[in-house]
Amino acid sequence: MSAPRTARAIARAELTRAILDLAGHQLAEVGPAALSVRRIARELDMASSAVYRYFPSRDALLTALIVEGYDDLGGRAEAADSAVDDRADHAARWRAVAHTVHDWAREQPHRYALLYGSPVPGYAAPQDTVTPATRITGLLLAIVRDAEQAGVHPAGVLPVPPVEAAAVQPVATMLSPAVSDEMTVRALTAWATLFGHISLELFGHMHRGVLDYDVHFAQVVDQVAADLGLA
Amino acid sequence: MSAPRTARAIARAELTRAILDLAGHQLAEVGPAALSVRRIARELDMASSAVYRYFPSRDALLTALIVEGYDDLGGRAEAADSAVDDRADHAARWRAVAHTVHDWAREQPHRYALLYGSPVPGYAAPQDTVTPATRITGLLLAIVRDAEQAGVHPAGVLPVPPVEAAAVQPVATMLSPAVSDEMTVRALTAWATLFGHISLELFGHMHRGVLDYDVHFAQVVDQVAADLGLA
DNA sequence: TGTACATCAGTGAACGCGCGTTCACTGATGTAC
DNA sequence: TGTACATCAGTGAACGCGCGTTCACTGATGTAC
Repeated sequence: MSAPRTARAIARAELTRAILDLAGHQLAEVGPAALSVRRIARELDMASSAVYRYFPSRDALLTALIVEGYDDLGGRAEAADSAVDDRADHAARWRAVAHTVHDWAREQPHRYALLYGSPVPGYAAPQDTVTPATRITGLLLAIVRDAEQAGVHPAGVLPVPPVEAAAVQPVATMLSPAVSDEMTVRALTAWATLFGHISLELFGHMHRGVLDYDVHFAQVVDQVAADLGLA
Repeated sequence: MSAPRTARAIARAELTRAILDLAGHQLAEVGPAALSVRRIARELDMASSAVYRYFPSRDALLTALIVEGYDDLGGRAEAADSAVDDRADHAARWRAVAHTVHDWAREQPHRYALLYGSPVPGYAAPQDTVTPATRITGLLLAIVRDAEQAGVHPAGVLPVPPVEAAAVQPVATMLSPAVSDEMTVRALTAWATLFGHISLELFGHMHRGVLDYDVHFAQVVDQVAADLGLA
């Protein structure tokens, strides 16, 4: 995205942003299924047909929101990881990333739900959303890979039979050098625990069951760090 | 639910069922946000207003679907647990329940999404859904409690500070005798891992990352059993 | 067992509303010479 | 620098569609005596 030069290009960039922002607000209010092109146009004081100069369809608008969401989350998580000075303190890096995801999800629960909640019915995510989606998972895997390179072994890990090693092979070999099968399984489990916990919390399943979400989340993140063998 | 006596009561029970079944099918096709009273009526060849003799509103219909979902899942999981002859084989019981939840979710992904996916915007779950929802969690906790009563200790568990013990107190004391704080944290983590894994799988986040969902799920379930100290 | 009355299921019209997308068109901005 | 032409943003009407809920009403079923 180079700096726009002409007045037209500037106006276009601004309106595109305004549309995306309004769409984001609508997401919070009515959910992705009820995202309305006409309502966005109304709030911008323009004809509904004008929005089609910026996004060819409602689905394209949704796609843009999803891509932006993954990128925002991924970027923030990467920044949190980078902010850990001692790169060898893998537990601290895991904690930083996990808490960043948690914070982000609580700040924009609708956005989180768009990415990690139920798929929007009738909407098929195009290829464009795949790469941004792998950003956060790649980061988690990188921390675990760094730890393993530093000699860390996961704790209490079960032996991984060949059939399972084959099943998780794409993840294990996503980075190079590759991650061991045992660590890959532990990492995938950690991934499920992290997002599972956040989803259960955000979607209301801990209501009246857990009294202090932050305290409990921190405990779970620490426990998972221990299981990964970090720190 | 006692057996209906009059013709009217029989007809009412049957139509109520038919409405719920059609609503279930619609859920699969268009999602909960687009669940349409009018369409259900159309498919039953009746006036849309007639549906209101059975459910006072669209939200009430959604509530009934949710309650039914939790009960169906809970009942199936309980049956799977009961089918394990050796009641002291807690690992087998955990595995049975976990795989039952997984199977159920894959058979009716829309139903699973209704319960564990994003909340339906504009819909506030009434009190009626709370008790059925605790059925599956209570069952998981019961297995862990039985294990602990039999002398099992969770593996590699971190010490639980008082502030965390207080945070999870409702869960720890849900059953009597109560579950230890350490085991409670492990159980909550297992819960997050189980549902997190299923959600990530069902909602498409493992696409191209994990090649054999069943093999990998089994591995994760076994790993969590080991972490819980079972087997 | 028969009758009178109350209950309930289902109708059809209506209220008021919103949606995504297309299309021919106007007028402003940008570009090539 | 000025002009001719091409590009693009935005309009407003239209197509065809669907929704939840209410209400006065008819006719069938159930109940009390």
